[in-house]
Amino acid sequence: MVTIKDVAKHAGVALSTASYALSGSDKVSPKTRELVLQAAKELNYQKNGFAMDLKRKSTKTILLILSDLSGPYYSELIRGTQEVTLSNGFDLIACSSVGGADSTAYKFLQERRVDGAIVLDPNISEHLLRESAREGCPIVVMDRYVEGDFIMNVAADNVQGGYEATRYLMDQGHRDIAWIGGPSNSLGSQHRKEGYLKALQEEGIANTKWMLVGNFTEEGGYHSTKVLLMQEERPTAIFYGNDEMAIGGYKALREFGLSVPEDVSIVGFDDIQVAEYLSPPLTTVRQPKYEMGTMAAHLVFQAMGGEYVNKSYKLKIELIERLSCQPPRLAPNRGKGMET
Amino acid sequence: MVTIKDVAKHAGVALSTASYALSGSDKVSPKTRELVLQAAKELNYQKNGFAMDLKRKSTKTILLILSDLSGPYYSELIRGTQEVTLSNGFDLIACSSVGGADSTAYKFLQERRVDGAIVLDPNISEHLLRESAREGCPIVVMDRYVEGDFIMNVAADNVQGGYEATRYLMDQGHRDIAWIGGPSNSLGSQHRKEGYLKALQEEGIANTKWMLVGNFTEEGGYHSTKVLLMQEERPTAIFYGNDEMAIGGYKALREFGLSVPEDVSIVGFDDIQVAEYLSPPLTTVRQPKYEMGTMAAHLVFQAMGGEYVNKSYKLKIELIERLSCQPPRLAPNRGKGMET
DNA sequence: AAAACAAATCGAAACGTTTCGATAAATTTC
DNA sequence: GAAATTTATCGAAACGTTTCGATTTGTTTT
Repeated sequence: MVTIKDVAKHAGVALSTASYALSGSDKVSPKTRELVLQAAKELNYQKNGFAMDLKRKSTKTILLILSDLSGPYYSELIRGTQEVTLSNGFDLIACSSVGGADSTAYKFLQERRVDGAIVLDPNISEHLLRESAREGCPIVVMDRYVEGDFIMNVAADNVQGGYEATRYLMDQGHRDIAWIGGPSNSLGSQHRKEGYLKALQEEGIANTKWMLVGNFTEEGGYHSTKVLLMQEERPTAIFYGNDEMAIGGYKALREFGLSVPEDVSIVGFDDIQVAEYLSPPLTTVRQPKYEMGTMAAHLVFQAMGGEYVNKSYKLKIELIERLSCQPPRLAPNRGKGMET
Repeated sequence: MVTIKDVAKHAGVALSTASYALSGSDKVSPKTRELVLQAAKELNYQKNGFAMDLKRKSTKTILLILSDLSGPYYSELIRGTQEVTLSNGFDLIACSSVGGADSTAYKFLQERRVDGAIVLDPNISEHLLRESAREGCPIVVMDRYVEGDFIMNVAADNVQGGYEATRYLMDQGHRDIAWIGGPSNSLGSQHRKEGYLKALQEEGIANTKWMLVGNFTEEGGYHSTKVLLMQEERPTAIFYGNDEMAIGGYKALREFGLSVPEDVSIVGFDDIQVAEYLSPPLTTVRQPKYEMGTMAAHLVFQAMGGEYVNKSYKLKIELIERLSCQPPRLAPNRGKGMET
């Protein structure tokens, strides 16, 4: 392993001089700089980044923690954080919490391998977050709420999103609107439901019979929808906690011989990529992912710089109107049990 | 910043003893171990990972380089590498080459911050790869071919894929098959085209008039398809270099009043997530992404262990039959110019 | 109770950098 | 051409760990 020491020796200068030369300091004369650079090239010298970080007491990298590195969900959000990070001269690396306490996320947070983190992952414990966040490593947590020093929160305004989606359906005349939510540990899902209930209450509707939970997967949406459809009375519209579940819903409805939007209107949440390719294209609610990403990154840098920053941010959400909704039929929908 | 030194002092033991205690060595008595752990907790001690790596001369992490962290393309592949990496007790971090020579990818490779790398990115120069690959850091390059010590290659057998897709169309009776390929710097696209031509040649078809290039985007596919359709004579089938372009093709065909598969059969490449949700669902060619991922990771570990490994691997590809193809009409397709 | 041995603890070197303060060399000033 | 000043180079300490070999402490054996 060739180190700076070898380079120095090979160039016939002191180790410190080699260091200056390699880092482009002007303390060194042009000709020795050349000498050192030449030596480095000949020996194929590669600096050891850790040693540098150790001495410098800074890593210039920030960590993005995702619950699943391979998820398609994050695309725009990542792009946002990446752009900001890069333009601040920092590096961005991503990892996941797969593996629990042995996961890469834990290791990198606990071992102070980064100067900041953006967490988009419900699996990282609050304890770890509070333990790891410090002056030299502010943390932004997305889509959940965690209090602590050097911890900030960024989320979409899920309550508003839930409210607007429901309102949209009600404006079309729907009154029997079902909710199929995500897992109860998802704060986002809870908030969406809250918005949903708020909208219903405004019209004096107290709906309890059409509220189910899925698990944010297509499979879960499929099953919950089936359960829903087997009930005596059917809703005229279904609002899903996310798009994946809505996809499952499409499938279940098809199996029941019901068509979207003629028989049942559907609204999803997230606006994932496939949403616009479904038939019919899915009306859904879009979170401002890109903006969330840039905002998170900016917050990290501000906190690093010691600037005062608000602890918690909520970003506005937008309804994407496609073709999965229409006004309900006049007659109420009556269930007839399973048809398959 | 509290270091192990502080912990040792607080516990009233030597620094080295503290180190042993913290790393769970049995050289230390149970009661002092307890003492040290207690002190560490009280001071909220967090070990400095770099210092450790520096001393240990190993990082136990491998790097996954993607051309774009936010791309949906990699999902399965990432899952594969992640599983293998984790089960070997290593960590996986991902980064992108956005930013060129200042990118995170460059920094991490050049500064020896990892013990191995998997590269899925055409933008990383061969030079950098050869420079960075070494005994302590083997590199697996995917979907391209790079020679060098400690560099291995894993790719899907694109020639075979191109061949089978074309063969499939020909077996249905198609003879006028167009090719809309990706950018010419993509080795994969070249290979697919090679397979396509091979299949055609077997039947003695020398097709030159229906070969176009897109840029692997929906937009590119859309435009190339338009160009294709404006020609005098039209093919009965189109084979796209990837699925995104096929999506653009669907759109262009619709605008020309042509329907899939009645008027034109279509085959894509990649089997991205949306493919099955298109209407009609897209017949396409699936690369064994997951297997490619696990294989890449395994190779890295084998090379680390000093085991001899073949330099280059090709994995078989699979045709996914959906509904975008059918036998051609008897009469040849005649173009009538633009209709919009 | 002294000798022999094992167990627990310690001190110090090392990993590969950066950077400060000191020295040596080159340049300017009088 | 000696003194003062600038410029270039150097040596050494520091960053926070791990780990080797040495020392101390405690336990067993004779």
